[in-house]
Amino acid sequence: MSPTHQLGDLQLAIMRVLWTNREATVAEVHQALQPDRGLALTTIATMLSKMEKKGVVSHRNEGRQFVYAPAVSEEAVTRSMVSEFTERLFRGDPKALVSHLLSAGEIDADELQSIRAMIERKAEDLQ
Amino acid sequence: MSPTHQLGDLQLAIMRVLWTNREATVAEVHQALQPDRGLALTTIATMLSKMEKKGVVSHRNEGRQFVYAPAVSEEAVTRSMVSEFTERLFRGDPKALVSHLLSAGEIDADELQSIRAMIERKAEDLQ
DNA sequence: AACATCTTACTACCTCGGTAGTATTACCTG
DNA sequence: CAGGTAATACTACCGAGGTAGTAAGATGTT
Repeated sequence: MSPTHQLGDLQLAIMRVLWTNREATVAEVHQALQPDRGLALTTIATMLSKMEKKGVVSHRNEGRQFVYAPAVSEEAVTRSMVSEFTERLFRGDPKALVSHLLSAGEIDADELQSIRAMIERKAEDLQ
Repeated sequence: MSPTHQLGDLQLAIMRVLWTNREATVAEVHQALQPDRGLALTTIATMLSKMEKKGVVSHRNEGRQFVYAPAVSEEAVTRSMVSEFTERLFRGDPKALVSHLLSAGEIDADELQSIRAMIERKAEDLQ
């Protein structure tokens, strides 16, 4: 059903600007990303155009400018990318992913407590 | 420190053969992957050669054949890829990843119980 | 009207993963 | 030794992400 949305690093950064602002011109996206990445304006424009061809953003015209908006939700992209990743690395078993996180020193004691609380809450929800 | 090992899909499949067999010739890797992917022998050979240039496998000569062996452990690759992915999608916060898994319907009740048990065990270990 | 400026369109290039054909070398068999 | 076979080496090509220069069009300013 839902097509798979695998986005690259720059594409994700652009989407985050659009998700935050609901919509933005090329110049606005460019400015938002300027501090982190010193990219040319045309780079952003090219990328947005490629992304539109892929169907992850759309644009409307406002005078001479394009105003871009997300065509897919952050939830959908995250879900799609996590599930693709879990498939790739853990044969689709999310338990294996969590297990890795626990045993790979990625998580400290505080984080563990916080995750534990999330789990307990979720377990009650399912009850 | 530890270089980042981002592997593609075919590269992972090849590594899994090497991790399982400890070492393998091109023909052996080819045969192991034949059922799933109908790839040419030269494709495997080319990929192995590219992977050697990247430093993730090494080879020794046995007569006219190359016997390839992993140069990085599965643990190292998994850790590297998970941490890169967590960085990309969750600003490096593994809690956010777990939280997504819990709320995205990726995990059913049984899996939740199993994860819960893992967490409890880990919490005791840290105690 | 002439010119500067802003915007998008087009084109180009690099890297990496993936895929494979063809060339070459070495080895084995008759 | 001739010829086939098995192995790697070399070359090529595709698509996608990323990066950006230059062309072309519209708009606004003097």
